[in-house]
Amino acid sequence: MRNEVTPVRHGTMRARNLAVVLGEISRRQPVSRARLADVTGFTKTTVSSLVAALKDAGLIREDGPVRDGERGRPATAVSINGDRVAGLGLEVNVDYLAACVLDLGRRIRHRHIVAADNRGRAPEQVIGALTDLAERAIAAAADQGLTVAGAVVALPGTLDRAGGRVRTAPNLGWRDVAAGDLLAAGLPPLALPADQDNEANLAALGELWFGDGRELGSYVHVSGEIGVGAGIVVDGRVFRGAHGFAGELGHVVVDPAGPPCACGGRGCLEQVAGQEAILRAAGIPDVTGTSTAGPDGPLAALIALLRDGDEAALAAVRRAGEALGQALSAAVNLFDPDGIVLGGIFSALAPWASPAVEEALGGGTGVVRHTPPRLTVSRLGGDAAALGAAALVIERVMTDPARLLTEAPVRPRER
Amino acid sequence: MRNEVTPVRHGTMRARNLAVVLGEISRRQPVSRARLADVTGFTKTTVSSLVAALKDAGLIREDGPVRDGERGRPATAVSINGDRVAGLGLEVNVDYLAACVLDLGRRIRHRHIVAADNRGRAPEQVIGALTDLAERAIAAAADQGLTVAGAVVALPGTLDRAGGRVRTAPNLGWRDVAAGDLLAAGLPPLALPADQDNEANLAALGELWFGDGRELGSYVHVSGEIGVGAGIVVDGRVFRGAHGFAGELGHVVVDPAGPPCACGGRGCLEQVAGQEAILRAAGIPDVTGTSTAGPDGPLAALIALLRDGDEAALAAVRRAGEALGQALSAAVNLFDPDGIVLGGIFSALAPWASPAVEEALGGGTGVVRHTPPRLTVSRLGGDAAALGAAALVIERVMTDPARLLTEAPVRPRER
DNA sequence: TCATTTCGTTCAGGCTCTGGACTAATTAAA
DNA sequence: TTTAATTAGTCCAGAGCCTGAACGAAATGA
Repeated sequence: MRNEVTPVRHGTMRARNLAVVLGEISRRQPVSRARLADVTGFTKTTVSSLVAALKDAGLIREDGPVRDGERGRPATAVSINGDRVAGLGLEVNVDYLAACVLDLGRRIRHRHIVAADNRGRAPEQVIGALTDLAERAIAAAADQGLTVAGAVVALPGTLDRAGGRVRTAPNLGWRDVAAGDLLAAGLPPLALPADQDNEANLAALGELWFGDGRELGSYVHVSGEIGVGAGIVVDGRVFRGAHGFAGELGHVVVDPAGPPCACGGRGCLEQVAGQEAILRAAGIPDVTGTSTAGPDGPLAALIALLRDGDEAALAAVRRAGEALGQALSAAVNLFDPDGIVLGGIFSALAPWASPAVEEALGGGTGVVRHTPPRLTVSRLGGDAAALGAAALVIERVMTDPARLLTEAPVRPRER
Repeated sequence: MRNEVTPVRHGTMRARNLAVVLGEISRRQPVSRARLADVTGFTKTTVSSLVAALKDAGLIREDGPVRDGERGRPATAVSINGDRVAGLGLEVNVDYLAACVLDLGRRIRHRHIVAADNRGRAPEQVIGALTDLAERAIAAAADQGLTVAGAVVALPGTLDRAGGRVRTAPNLGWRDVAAGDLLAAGLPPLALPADQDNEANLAALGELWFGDGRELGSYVHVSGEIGVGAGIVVDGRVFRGAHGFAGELGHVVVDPAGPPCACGGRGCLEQVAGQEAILRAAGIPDVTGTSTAGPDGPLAALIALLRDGDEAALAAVRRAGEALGQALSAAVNLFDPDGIVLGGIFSALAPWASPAVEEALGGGTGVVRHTPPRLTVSRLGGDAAALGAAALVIERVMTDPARLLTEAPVRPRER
């Protein structure tokens, strides 16, 4: 039982309260100090002091005085300053690299995707190319007067986040790679340490910030690419499970009598709804090695077939949708989300797949819910995970702004 | 996005730090103040002050001086005082009521189960009987010098925990019942407000405190009774999902072509592995209304058949195990737990069901894990949820001991 | 013009943690 | 036996941060 209850000192108190005020400013901007005092329960004195510290750090900006038609002295509103601090999101995927810069006001300031076949390339090489992308992004941010406070990399594999290592990324052919360190070595030092996270989790976070997730709060984001993964967001937070490997939707069993899977099971979802399985069932030749996402890739070919009404392709996608719906119904019963968001290849296949998904979901959604969860299709591009990665940086700044104003917070204890 | 970041004042700081010290005492008892200072990072001064407050509240006790053979002045150790504060756990189930008293040292001081057919009885009547049980438990606690700090009720249904109401408890025939209020009205005022929680969640918590959960940390606890539910514990905490309805294992689809279910789906786990489905498949006559748990109940009859090697019974239970294993493999892939604990009726059926469960689990456990999660069988009795309910009270005292020493903490703010 | 209202700052005060000094109690060495 | 060293716990001044009342500032309305 690891009941993480950490000591609180004055510094911790201050840090949390800075986050409280910054959060309320973000939620209600433009907002006066008086209103902040009202909303947080702090005294006006305290709010003024906290606001001053945030302003000194460049995180917020003081707008001119505003009158609401009320009487009394007009307030001077403060709001988030989007022109100083930014977060860098990076993504390594099988057939592309992506970078994006997000400012504190949640505006995307830079976005860059480069096609690259990363299958089997040496990790050092891939991270080297990513570092170039990152440097260009930092330069682009600097041109706009922005300082990049931190970076997060999205990786398609299972990670040891605490140790900062990629354990396995089967589709890249990686095994035990210290991706974070490699990246950090190539970048200028940032205020926050470089971090890494699973591509599925970050794509879900991207959806939370820039897609349908904003209205949902709790949802399961399906990020099917080569494998089928899911990012689970509960009440606005990414749910990672005990070891950070939650959401392995691809290996949920949808047919116990189905074909064996590399994972040791039988009839895993990935065997039916994974990209390769769909392509195979649709009769599209195996083209491992070519970029799947491009206009000449097999995915485009599949969509062309679907548009033409090709029977085999339609059946393959319908079958994938059924299986996906079945696996998702398990996720719905176990997590009780407000919605499901189809991302990855499924956003492109949605017109043909989602009726089957919807049908499977509409049925077995438990006695508890009156309505099945809302099924929506992601409108984010392929770099959803890069967006989410940048969002994670900004989220960190928002939840612990103190790290940007102190030099070295004391973090004692050794067990 | 509800990023619950609450203001911290001096009082909050103190309260959290009391919890920090109390937690470390619980983990390392008996332990000296000096060691506590070391472990928490507080100064000796602060530790002494916090320890004094906890001692005043009667939560900890000062043992005599201890020498470890080291040199220097011997320390005076402190440890949890199990003789002052206790938690009351209550449980309403279909065919019994239960109460139990747990002291702060996690010792069970009182345990009482009463058979009662609660199906269709008026909620007021049931809660009235439960109140009697609670009063007797409080008296038993008082006889041992214990003060009951709070009570939690386990209920078999879906709850609105914030509003303190039972939304539906299908097996009891309840709908929109303010069980907590009814109970609180009949009890003497307690330091902590009476609370309620789902039976599956609390049974899982009971397993965490008194069963195999102690070593696991993260696990899925199956609590099959009439329905099939699951309590999910992630890193020592009960995972409730966004609305508190997580873990509806019974309506995970295990056979899309299976029989329709009351929930609107088809082939839900409950249709195969629910108690009634198993009994029916085993050829045991429907005996709704009689107590299932008793020695004359249908469950005992089923077990007798299994012992005799009855083919139909064995097949029914094997089939239930397969289906349960399939549903659990979905849970394993989605939550990545360290283990699975079979509780409820499945703990009694485990000798016959668990091979099939194990087989289904051994296969589809994802690429991530090297080994399938450990499958264990609960050794707790039928009142696991009552134990968990009492544990929840103690957990609350441990995580916020300040509530037992202040009269009315100021909790401002109105949005 | 003046009372009223609301905003934000100032300043004294209180709560809680910090850190060094000090006393207490024991072991190891002289 | 005495003395030095070591460790435990308390005392007290001090610092960080929030509180609360008082106050000046800037508007509206009579």
